[in-house]
Amino acid sequence: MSWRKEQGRAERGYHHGNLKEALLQAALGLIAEKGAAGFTFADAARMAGVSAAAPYRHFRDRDELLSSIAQRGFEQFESRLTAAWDDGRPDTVTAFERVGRAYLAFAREEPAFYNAMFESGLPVDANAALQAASERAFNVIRAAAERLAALAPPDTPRPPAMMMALHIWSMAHGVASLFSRGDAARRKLPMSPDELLEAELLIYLRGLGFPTDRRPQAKSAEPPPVPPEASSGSGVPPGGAPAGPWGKPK
Amino acid sequence: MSWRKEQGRAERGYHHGNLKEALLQAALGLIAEKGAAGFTFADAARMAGVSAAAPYRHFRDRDELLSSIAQRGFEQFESRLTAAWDDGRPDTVTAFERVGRAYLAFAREEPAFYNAMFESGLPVDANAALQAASERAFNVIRAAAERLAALAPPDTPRPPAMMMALHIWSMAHGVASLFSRGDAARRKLPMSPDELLEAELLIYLRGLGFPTDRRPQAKSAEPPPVPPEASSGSGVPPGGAPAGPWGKPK
DNA sequence: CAGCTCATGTGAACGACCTTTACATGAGCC
DNA sequence: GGCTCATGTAAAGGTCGTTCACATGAGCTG
Repeated sequence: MSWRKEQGRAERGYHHGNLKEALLQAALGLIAEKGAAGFTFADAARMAGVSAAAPYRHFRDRDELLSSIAQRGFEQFESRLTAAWDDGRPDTVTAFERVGRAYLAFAREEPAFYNAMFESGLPVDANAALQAASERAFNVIRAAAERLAALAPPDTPRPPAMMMALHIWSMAHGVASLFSRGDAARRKLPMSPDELLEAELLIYLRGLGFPTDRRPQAKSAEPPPVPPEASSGSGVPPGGAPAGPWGKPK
Repeated sequence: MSWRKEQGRAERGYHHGNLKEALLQAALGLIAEKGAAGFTFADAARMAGVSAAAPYRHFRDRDELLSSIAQRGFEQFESRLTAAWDDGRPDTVTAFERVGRAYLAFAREEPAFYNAMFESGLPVDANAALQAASERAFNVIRAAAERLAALAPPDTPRPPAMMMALHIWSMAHGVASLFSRGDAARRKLPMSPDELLEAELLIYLRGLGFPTDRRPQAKSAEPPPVPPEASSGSGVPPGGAPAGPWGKPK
């Protein structure tokens, strides 16, 4: 944190110097504790050591602060998804699952952001910048789905990538929202949310005809046209009866 | 609505006669309009024509009203899912998809209930009765999954029914929450939420080895052990390359 | 029917919050 | 030094949630 001046403790003149950022941080902490609903503008001001009216110099109202946080959240979300995707290395399916886990990890590790982004009830189109950030994040999933779709068994009608992306998103959000966060995490499960999502994804991908036995290839750069992954043929998991993505303890 | 006495309009003595129910109805309407977050205890009282303190005679606090609504919601939810499942008629897969659509329909047609149940942020275990109602509703999905699991291709390891149920739940909730309700419905999609979920479910089921071409049987009562559905063999969609559950315009 | 009792509703009050308005301060610039 | 404007403050109005003392009247008891 680089404050403009030394900002040790109580010594701080009439002007704060970094209120906007301080408010965002304070709000983030509060939301993480008590949820977007419980977070209060006045509390954030108090935590930043200013009067209750001060925040209005930086945000039109409470909602604007919230949507700023949501926007920032989508940006971080995008970058984490992008990192997880790693341009499809080492192979598309593996990378795809990594994206799924990254989704859950984000929901778990950044509850405040996730809350602001998806559970605060603020309209998706509240803010153009917010909507754009949200779309950029989704586009990571979408681009990954695009690559995956291109690998679909060739003698099969290609699944629309957009649809796949929406499916993946809904699975990840469903698991995160129902089982992986805050109060919802208290639902007792026979398996962890990560395992649950991983199995769900694998079954789904198998339903599309993708081989999901992992590591079908070693290190090839996977050229766009008809990469090795898709070469297993009939759109059917190899080996007749597939071994389920469940059961066999990892 | 059956009031105890004629309750035409302004004529109403010191005692309301049906406040508890009136408050629940008012809250339901308010939540449908403005979300659980926006709903206010005072508003409900006003709408029922009583003072702001009156509700406290019937609900410990605002949260208790909310959880009453959520509980009632789970009960209606359960009954709608049960009706949709219709004990697996005419065939398990068809009935299963009908449950999925019923899930979405409930989310769409009863936004207030759905909001209170899943998006109000009230802890799942706030109330024992609430938790029980929630579990009863989930058990409908679970029981259906149980039946479905029993139909899994015999030469395949059976998927755990519990896991399937959780998967289905997460898909349905994910789609409902992201695309099918309130503000979220404003996200533009290439297809309707219902179609999206239906395709997702079909792909998932196919991933488990279920034949998803529909109407594999006509009217048989489908005896528990190894019903006709499961007889198609190898856990692979018949016909080599499967026709996708997308595309072909319905 | 008189009278009692207790569930149910009222009004006033408290503290917290959101938000606006008029005013104060001081940082940066001429 | 003096101006100006962004940034902060204090005060005030409106709404909420919640509590408390008090009012009302429905239904029982005799």
